Amino acid sequence: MKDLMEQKNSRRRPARGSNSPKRSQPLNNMRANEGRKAPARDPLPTGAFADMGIDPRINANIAALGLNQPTPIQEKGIPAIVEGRDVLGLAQTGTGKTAAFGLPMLTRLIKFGKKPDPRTCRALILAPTRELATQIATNIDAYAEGTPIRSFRVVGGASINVQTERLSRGVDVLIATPGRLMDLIERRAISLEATTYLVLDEADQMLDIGFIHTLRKIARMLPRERQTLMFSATMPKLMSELSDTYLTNPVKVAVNPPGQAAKKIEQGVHFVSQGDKATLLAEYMSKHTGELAMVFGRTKHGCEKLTKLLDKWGFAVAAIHGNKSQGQRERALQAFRNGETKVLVATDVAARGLDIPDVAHVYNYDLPNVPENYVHRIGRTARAGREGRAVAFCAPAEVGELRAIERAMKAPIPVIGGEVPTSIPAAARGGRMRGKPMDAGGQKRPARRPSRKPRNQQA
DNA sequence: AAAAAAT
Repeated sequence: MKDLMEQKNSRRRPARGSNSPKRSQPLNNMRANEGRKAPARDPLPTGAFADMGIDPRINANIAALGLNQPTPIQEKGIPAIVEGRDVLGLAQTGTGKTAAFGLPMLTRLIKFGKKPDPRTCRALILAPTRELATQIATNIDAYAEGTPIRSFRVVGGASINVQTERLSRGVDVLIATPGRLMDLIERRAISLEATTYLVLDEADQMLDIGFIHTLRKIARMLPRERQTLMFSATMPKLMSELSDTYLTNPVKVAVNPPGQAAKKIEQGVHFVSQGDKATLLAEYMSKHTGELAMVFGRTKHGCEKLTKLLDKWGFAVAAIHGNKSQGQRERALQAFRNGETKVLVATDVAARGLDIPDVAHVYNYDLPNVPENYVHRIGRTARAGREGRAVAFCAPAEVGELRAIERAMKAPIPVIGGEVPTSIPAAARGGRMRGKPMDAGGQKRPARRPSRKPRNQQA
C-alpha cells in the first residue's frame, strides 16, 4: 500500500517517504542504548512503551524515531486503549496524540490479526483536513513499518479511482477526511461493517454544520461492537453530547487545561491599522530571516494577496488555503517543511494539528473570528520542546476579537507595540477597573452619541 | 461571517 501512496506522490521527486522530522535526535538515543547492550541482538522490548504493552516490533520502530519517553496523554491513554477501553482525550496536537492512539491500536490490530476482507477496513481514523490526514498516515506508517499492518489514506482532491482500486484489496487502517470517505462508501468502494476501531481526531472541528452530518452518517455504518477513541482540544456542549453517543464508558484523559496555550510560547499583541499590517509584518520577519514563520489570515483572498506582496518584497513565501488545488497545497506544505520557503501564509485550514517542528514564529496577521482558533494557530510553534513566538496584529476593528480571545484563554496578551485604539475605554485594557466599579461611569461610554436612536428622553 | 470538506 505504501507503494501506492508513494506512487501517487512520487510525481514530485524530492525524497518523501519518511518525512519524519524527528529523525535527528533519535539516533543519539539509539546509540546510547546500543552502548549498554550487546549489539546486533533482537530489539528486546524494553522501556516505558513496552511496559505499557506495545507490540515489540512497533516499539523498536518508535525507539528508532526517538520516542522513548511517553507524554502525559500517552501515559494515561495507552494502557486503557491496549485494554480495549473507549477513550475520550482532551488534548491539543503536539501532546503526542497520534502515538497515543496509534501505538495501542496498531498493537491490537496485530494481536487480533486477521486480514481485512476486500473493500473493508479494520480501523478508521477521521481527521478534519486533508493535510492532517496525510500527517497521521505518515506517522502510522512509520509506527507500523515491518509489521503486517497496512494503512491507506483517502482524501478529496486526489484521484478517486486510485483510491477505489487500492480499497478493493481491503486495508487494516484507513485514514480519511469525511467527505471523500462518504463518497467512497456511496460508490461501494468501501464498507465499514467490519470496522471495529474508530478514531475521531480534532473532533471539535468536525462539529460544524455540514461536517457533523456526514460524521453521524459515517458513524452509523460502523458496528456497535467496536472501540472508539475521540480526541478534542475543547469540550463544548455538542462535543460531550457526541461523546455520549459514540463512546461507551470511556476513560477520560485530559492533558494541560483545556483552552490554555502551552507555556513556552512567548505571546504579544501589536496594535496597528489594517493598512499598515503588511509593512509591520515585513519588519518583524526581517529581524528573523532564515527562521520559519507561519502567517495566518482570515480569508483565502486576503492570504493570496498578502502572499503575492511578500513574494514581491523578496520573502521565500508560499500559501495554503482552500482555493488552492490539492497539489499546490501539498507542495506548499512540503516546501515549508523542508525549509525551502521560510514563510507559510495560511487560512485556518492550517490552524490545527500540523506538526512542523521548526516553526519559530506565528503571526496572527488577522485575528481569528473563532477565538479558540487562536490557541490552535499559536500551537504551530514551540513544538517538540522548542521555543516559539506568537505575535498578533490587532487593527482597531479587531479589538472585540482580541478580547474574546483573551477571555477564552483566561489571560491577557501582553501589548508589545502600537497604540491601544482610543475608542476603547482605558479601563478595559489592563487596568481592569479595580475597586471602584461605578463612579467611572461618566467616561465609560465615550461621550454620548448624537441622536441616532430617538429612544426616549435623551437626545 | 469565514473556512473546511465531495465533484
